[in-house]
Amino acid sequence: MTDPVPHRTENCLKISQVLSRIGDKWSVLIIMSLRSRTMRFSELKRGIDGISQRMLTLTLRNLERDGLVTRTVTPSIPPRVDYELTPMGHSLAEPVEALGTWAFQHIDRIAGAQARYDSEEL
Amino acid sequence: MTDPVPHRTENCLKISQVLSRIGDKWSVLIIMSLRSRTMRFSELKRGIDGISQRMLTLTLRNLERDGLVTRTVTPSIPPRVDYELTPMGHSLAEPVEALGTWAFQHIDRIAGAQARYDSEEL
DNA sequence: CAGTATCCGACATGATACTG
DNA sequence: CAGTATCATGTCGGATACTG
Repeated sequence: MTDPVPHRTENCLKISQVLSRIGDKWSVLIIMSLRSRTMRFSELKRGIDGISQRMLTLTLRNLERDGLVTRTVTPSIPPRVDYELTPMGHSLAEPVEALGTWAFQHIDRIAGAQARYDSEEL
Repeated sequence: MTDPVPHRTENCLKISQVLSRIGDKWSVLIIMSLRSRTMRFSELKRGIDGISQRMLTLTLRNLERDGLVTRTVTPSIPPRVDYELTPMGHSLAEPVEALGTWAFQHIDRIAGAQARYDSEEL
């Protein structure tokens, strides 16, 4: 793998800021949902299990602020708002997906390790 | 990129659990620190800027519980405890690094987007 | 439909002090 | 050295009600 970025503290700090954003509970789910196509607010809400209206709004605003998502308002009645990944958002989706694939492949092993750990400690 | 894992809600939930762990403020820094070599508790503490003793302990415990890190105690005076990435920990480090590389490459663009967003809204 | 506003409790985290 | 214990605080996020 290419490793052009040494893990100096300075770099890691910046990186962890970005990871904090995408690492929060909902950002990744939203990004993954928008990967295939533009979606409306209500579609996202229905598609992402358990997200509250408040958190969907806040997370979308943050993603928009970061330039990862565009928000397009169509003034009609009822109003319509579409969210779409920017090119940068799409490029982020790739390494996120890689991480997701890893997570999926190792979930069982992790669960096993946790069970073992929990059983031998108390 | 291979995409063997469809982003079904079920999978995404599992994935987001893992992302929550590695997405927290310190786990990634620890994993990256341990990538090159085994380190003692105090070495990690010195190497990771701003981490408190408490959070280092807690995060290491979680990583150990997940099977990502091993903890080796050498009963001596003073005591010595070494932390090391497991093979699974090393395999996680790869996609994390990819994400880190992405973050590093896009940090400026993100900062710019934020500045623009903040200036036009108030 | 797509939000905003408010309240409130749970948890995460830092600071500090103490220990084998 | 490598923790543990306790306390204080601040943020996150859910529930609920209201609005253009």
